[in-house]
Order: sequence, then structure tokens, then C-alpha cells
Amino acid sequence: MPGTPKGKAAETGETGETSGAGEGAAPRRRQARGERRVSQLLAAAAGVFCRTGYAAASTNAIAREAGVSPGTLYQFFPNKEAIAVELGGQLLQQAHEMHGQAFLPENLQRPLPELLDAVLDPVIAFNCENPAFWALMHGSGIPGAIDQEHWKLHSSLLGRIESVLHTFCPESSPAELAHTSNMILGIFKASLDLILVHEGAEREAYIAELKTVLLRYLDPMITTPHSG
Amino acid sequence: MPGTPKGKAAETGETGETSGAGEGAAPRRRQARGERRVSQLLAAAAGVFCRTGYAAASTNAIAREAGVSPGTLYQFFPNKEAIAVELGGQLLQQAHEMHGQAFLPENLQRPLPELLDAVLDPVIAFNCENPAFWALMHGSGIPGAIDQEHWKLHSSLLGRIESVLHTFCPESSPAELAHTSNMILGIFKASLDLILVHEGAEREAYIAELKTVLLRYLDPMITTPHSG
Amino acid sequence: MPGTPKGKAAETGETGETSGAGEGAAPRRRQARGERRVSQLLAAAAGVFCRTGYAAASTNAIAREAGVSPGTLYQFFPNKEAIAVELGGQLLQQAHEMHGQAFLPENLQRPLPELLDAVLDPVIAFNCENPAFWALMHGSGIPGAIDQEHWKLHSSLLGRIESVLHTFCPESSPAELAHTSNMILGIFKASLDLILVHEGAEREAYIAELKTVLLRYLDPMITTPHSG
Amino acid sequence: MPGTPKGKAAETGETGETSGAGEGAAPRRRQARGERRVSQLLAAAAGVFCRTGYAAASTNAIAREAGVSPGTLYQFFPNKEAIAVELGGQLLQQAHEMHGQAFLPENLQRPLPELLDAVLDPVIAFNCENPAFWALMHGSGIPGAIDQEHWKLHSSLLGRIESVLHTFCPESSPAELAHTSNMILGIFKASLDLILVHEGAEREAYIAELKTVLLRYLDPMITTPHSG
DNA sequence: TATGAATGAGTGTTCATTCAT
DNA sequence: TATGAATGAACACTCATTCAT
Repeated sequence: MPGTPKGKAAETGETGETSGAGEGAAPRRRQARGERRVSQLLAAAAGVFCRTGYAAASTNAIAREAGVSPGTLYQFFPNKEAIAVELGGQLLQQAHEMHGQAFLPENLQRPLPELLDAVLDPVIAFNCENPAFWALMHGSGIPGAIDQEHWKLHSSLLGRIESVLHTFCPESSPAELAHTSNMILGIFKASLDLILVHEGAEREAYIAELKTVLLRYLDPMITTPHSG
Repeated sequence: MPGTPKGKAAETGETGETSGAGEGAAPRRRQARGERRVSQLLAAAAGVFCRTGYAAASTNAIAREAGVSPGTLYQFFPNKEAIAVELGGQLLQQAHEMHGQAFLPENLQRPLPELLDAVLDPVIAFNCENPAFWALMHGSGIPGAIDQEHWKLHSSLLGRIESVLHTFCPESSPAELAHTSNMILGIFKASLDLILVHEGAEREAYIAELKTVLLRYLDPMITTPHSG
Repeated sequence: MPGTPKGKAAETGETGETSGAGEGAAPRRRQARGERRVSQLLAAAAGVFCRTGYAAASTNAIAREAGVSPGTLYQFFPNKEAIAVELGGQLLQQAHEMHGQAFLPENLQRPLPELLDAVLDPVIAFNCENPAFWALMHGSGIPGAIDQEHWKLHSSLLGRIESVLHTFCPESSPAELAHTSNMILGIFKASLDLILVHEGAEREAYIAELKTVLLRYLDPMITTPHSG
Repeated sequence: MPGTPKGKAAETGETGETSGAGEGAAPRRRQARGERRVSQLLAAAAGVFCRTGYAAASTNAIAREAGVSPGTLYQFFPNKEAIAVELGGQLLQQAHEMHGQAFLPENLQRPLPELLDAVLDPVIAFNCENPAFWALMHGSGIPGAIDQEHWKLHSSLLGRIESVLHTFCPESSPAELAHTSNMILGIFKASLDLILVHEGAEREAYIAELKTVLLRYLDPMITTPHSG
């Protein structure tokens, strides 16, 4: 459970729970405050990362944005990277769940246009609601752990795309599949940039455009009845 | 007061040369040497920016790479940003020339496949030869002036794409043209990333793929005889 | 104003107990628990001081080692220095008791070799069993109060040595006595370092060597029948 | 050449030495200033290390003591440890030279009392003139490089003592030699502490006392004609 | 004109100490 | 009483920028 204070503080045992009635509200309170702080800090970090990128974000700035002192930040996170890792990790988990739903087997049987809707809509929606996710996953030259997360997400997405693609174009060579998947992911990312900086009808227009691009790119490649 | 940043204070520009009549050889020498220094520094900066990105590049590192002292660097550039602006500007000018050739009127009359070749090949070649250009134009969280350069390049490209597109699809609304142009540019950038990180046959494959995507995306939109 | 150091503000000492008459059991309990806590904390501090030295020992580490929160630690000790002072004081008292036994008048009548055995053996044993004592008493750059403890121990030992020496060499000048006593104490400390870092036979060898050194050093000085 | 500024700045070659007459004074001046700063900083560090020990010495305090900004310190030393290493190294070299002279073969032939004078006097003198040496070589738990230096000095001294001892007591077992050498070194260190905190006649008295201790300790062990 | 020493505010991080609960 | 979150000054170290030479 990352984001939890680091101290050992094993229940000392001898403090003796004087109240006979079962509860746990008092300790809950404590943890509750800590968890609120963690959330505050992560939210502040999300904001700062979004505005300045990971490298230029200073821990003091994050603490200031969260309205706490630098020391407080370090009571919950051992270092700057851990903040990004935790933030990225939380979002990543949600993203994985999203992707799990998006790439549901039943979706993959459908004709291409429906499949694109089924896959892209939740992913886009998630990114619109969590712009920090995108900011973090952009990073290049970012230290170890967070880059690994970035890489894991990238590979995971690429793998899913490749496998779907394989069911559509069973005759394609692995190299072709790799090229196409990379292009799809690249196109998606580029479009997501456009989608995120627009709102309302404009955003919808770019979403439609993305689907058009992918549909036209992929339709001629399909060699199975999916497209029917 | 040493160590105090002194704001932007950009050179007033244009390098002046108020004296039309030829002067002695000595000043020429000076200027020649100065220009050599500037080139040295810009080349060094290009290298450092490519390797580490703008934010992480230190002026001392650039000076060291150029083989001069930090003081010397500041004799030619008022601050770090100015180096990026100048470098970006020079590359931008070359890019504009490239684009001028790429978007030659005679090219724009040709059928789409040929047009894509004619336009994309030189632009891609330029970027492969000047990776610093791409590194600089990627900028996130980069200060004002250089972002303006980025924006200028972006708008310029967008304008050109839009105008070509207009000759292909005269009935499209301005909004539609804008969406499509933005998508084209986005797709181009995403593909360029893939192209730049690969070499040889792989690179060629991604170039081909880019053309395929754009061809399939644009072909159905064309309402003039170009596509024939 | 949290986070502000509040100076030395040592407990006024003596723990007071103004009420001579016995009170209820509850306060007793409290005190008993408190004393247990103090012992816990001192034991933890002894461990941490031994492992890392006084300066590098953090109060949080001591609290953690004792299994309590930092706040609890500060309920019993006003500051870090007070912990060292208390620990040093307790050990010092035990040391004094040891020394009292070691420097028993009956021992001082014996011939030098026996006297050295009688005096050194318990002192060495005590230090082997309480390595924290030595770690604390080594102090360099350690703050005032604890250095005072160090000094008190040092003077006390020096005084005892000097007085014994006086019975052996009644004709020596006070200055000579002081020099010799200081040398003896220095030799003892240096040897103790060697004794503490070795074990088993090696340790015994260094103990023997210490006695040899002192014996040879002192024997020629003795002007009374002790040495016979 | 430690302590020299870190920059690469290879002679640029094209700056062209316009003065025909051979010199090099101008660049000398530059280096001279730097070297003066290095000396200043090392002197300041020596003072701070002496007063507070290595661990508690802060780089900012050293810079302040030297009258420069923290940045300046870091222009000449890459980190705190390097300062100690450089300071220790310089003193160590001088110490080694001293020891070389002190342990001259011709000295080792002499009778023990003269040998003790010949060996101890220069070593003591050196330490009196360079108290920082002793402060640095005391450290325990000090980071890698400097502890290694400490260890190297310790071993070197121990080795020299052991070899001299071997010529005096050829029948002693290696274990006995090791014990005796360690005791000698320990006694020397303990006495040096006393010597350094005293001055004038007192200091001389402790020097004499040290020689007495060693003479009486070693004389009975000698099995060769040296002692005659 | 070139050098490189100098600056000082800034960074990430730690830790003795305090305070609300 | 015990907790652990909170504080803020300090530390080691960096870097854009300036200035004496």
C-alpha cells in the first residue's frame, strides 16, 4: 500500500484499548488524516506535473500547492520519484481496468466501426478525466521506475492492439503487425493531444476524426468477415 | 550584483551592419571569428539539447561542448533561452525553405500519392538530418519565446497543409479543413517519432506506413480530379 | 510555533515526589509504566548510539527502535541531548559503583600486579558489557551537557588513579602525579579500544598486554613496599 | 592533481597567443587565484573539521569560514568528501615523508632510547603543526575514501612498527608482534591526545612520559644488542 | 575578446521538535 | 498518555548568470 506513512509503529500492544465497546474510530481518524494528505499531495502533484512536466516540478512547489511544508510531503513519500510513481500507478491501475473492459472479447468480434467505438470511447473518456495520466506517460528521460511504468503501459497497449489486429489480419507477418500497431498507437496519441486541448463539439469532432483515420487505415487490411 | 538573473533582454536583432561602405580587415576578422563562435555554440547546443532536452541542458555543458568558457557563451547569447531561440530560428529558416520546395505549386497538381511523396520525403529527410529541430519543436514546459517559435512553425505548417487541402476539397467547410489539417499534422508528428527512432529498412517501413495512412485518410475526401 | 528548537531547558531534576504519604495505586501504575518507557527508550538509545554514534543518531530512529512514536519520546526527554545525558548518567552511576569496588582500600594495599588485576578486571568487564558507555564517553564534538558527564567520569577516574598513585609514590610532586595519572588513563582507554574490538583469546591477550604496559611503567616509580 | 578546477577547457588553440615573447604569466595568474582559493578552502576545512569533526562539518560552514559562497567551494571540490580526501591526502603525503625520515635504517640500528627520540620527535612535531591531520585520522564511520586513507595510514604505521620490532625481537611470534605493535600505536595515539591539548613545558612532560612508557614496555622484550 | 572564478537563489531531502487529536 | 502528522531551518549540491582579469 504505497502512500502510507513509513514508520514501523507496530501496535505497541500495551496501550490496552480501554473502551470495551468494539470500535477503531480513533486510529481510523489518524489514518484518515494521513490519507487525506496523501490525496491532497497527489492532486497537487498532478497539477504541477501537468503544468510543468515531471522534471521541472519541484517537491517544494508540490508541497506549497498542497498547502503543507516540505517535511510533510516527505512523511508520505520517500522522494520525488515516488510521488510520480504513486500517481502514475494509481492512474495506471484504473487505466488497466478501463483497457480490460475496452478490449472485452465480445467487443473484438464486432465489425470494425463498432469495435473502434467500443475500444476508443472509454479510453478517451478516461484520459479526459485524468489529464495528469497523459502528462506523466509522456515523459522521456524520466528516472527509472516511472519510465518503467510508462514503458509497461506502452507495451501493454501495443500488445493488446497487436493481438486484436492479429484476429483481423491473420495473414500479416509479425513485422507488419508491429508496424501497424505502432502506427495505430502513435495516431491515437497524437489525436489524444488534440482531443485533450479541445472541448465540447470540437473535441467530439476530433474523436470522430480519429475514428475515421483508423477506420480507413485498417479497413483495407482486414481479411476476415469482421468488417461486414 | 553577480548571480542576479536579468530578465529576457533579448538582443535587438538583425545584427545591424549599419556601415554600408567596406571597413578595414580587422573588424571583419572579429565578426568572422564571432560568427564561427556562434556556430560552434549552436552546434554544441544542438547536441546537448538532443541528448538531454532543453530543460536539462545546462549552459555550462553547452559551453564545455563548444570548448569555450561560460563567460564566452554569454558574450554571444544573453541567456539560455536565446540559444534555443536562435538555434530553433536557424533550423526553422532551413525548414521553411524545405517546405517552400516541398509545397511547390507544380507538386500540388499531381495525384495524391505523388504529392505525398513530393511533400513528405524532403520534410522527413530534413528532420532525419537535424534531429535537434525535432527535439526543440517538441517542447513542453519550455519558456515563452521558444514556444512562440514552435507555435510559428506549427501554424506555418498548418497553414500550408490547409491551403493544399483546400485545393483538393474545395467544398469542405473551414472547420472541417482545420480538423483534417490538425489530424494530418498530428499523424505526421507521431510517425516522425517512429521514423526517427528506427533506421534502415524499419525506418523506410514506417515512412511507407505514414504515406499509407494519409493516403487512405485523404483519398475519400478528395472531390477534385487530383486523385485520378 | 512548531518546529522551533527551544534551547536546553533541562528538566529541573530530582523527579520531586513531594508527597511523602502513599497515594492511590493509579499514580503508581502511571509511574511504573513511565519508568518502563524510559528504560525502553534508554535501551533503544544505547543501541542506536552504539551503532551510529551520538551525532548520527536520530531521535526518530531511537523512538522507532523503542517501538514508540517520536511524540512519546519527547514526553520523557526534553531533547536529544537529555537522552544521552540520562543514559550516560545511569551508566556512570553503575561505573562509579564498579569503581568503588575496584578501588577498595584492601586492594590498594596489595602488590602492584594484584592491584592491577583487582582494579582493571571489573572495569574492563563493565565496559565489555556496556559498550554504549564507551561510545558515549568517547564523545568528540558532542554538546555541552553530555561532555560534562564525560568530563565528570574522566575527573573521577583521574582522581582515583591519582590518589592510589599517591600511596605508591608519596614523594612525587603533584605535577608528576598528574602526568602519570593522565598517561595511565590514556593507556587504559587506548587499550580498551583494542580490547573491545577483539574477542576471546585475542581480547585476553590485549588485557594481558595492558597490564604488562602499566606494570612496567609504574614499577620503577614505586617507592613504597607495595611492589614487594 | 586534485583540487584543480574541474572544467575541460582544453586550450582552444585558436586564441593565438599574440605576444611573441614566451611567457604564460596571464594563465598563471588565473590558476594562481584558483590555487589560492583551494588553499583558503582547505585551511577553512581544516579549522572546521578540527572544531566539529568531519561528519558535523557543513560545506556551507566551510565556505563561510573561507569567506566565499557555497558555489565557489563546489567549483574546486566535487563534494564534501573530496575536501576531506584532499586535505587528508596532502597531510598524509607529508606524514609519509616524515615517517620515511623517521624510520630511516640508520635510526633503527641505534639503542632504543635514541631510536625512540629519532622516531617520535618528528612525528610528534608534525602532528603539533597539523592538528587537522589528527582530527581527520580519528574519524570512524566516515565515508569510503577518507576512511580508506585513515586505514592506509594506520596500516602503514603498524607495518613500520612491526618491522622495527621484528629486528629487535626476532624470536617473537607474529601474533606477539601484532599485539605489541597495536599497543604501541595505541599508546602513541593516546599520548598524542595529551600532547596536543597541552603546551610548553606540560607538552614536553607528556612527550617525555610517552617515551618512558614505551621504553619500559619494550626494553624487557629486546633480545638483540640494540638496547646496549 | 576570452577566461574561469564567483555568486546566490534554488533543489531534493533530513531531522529535532511541536501539536492536534 | 500516546500518536503521528506537521513544521521549518538546515544540509549537500547545482546552475544560470556576472565580473575581474
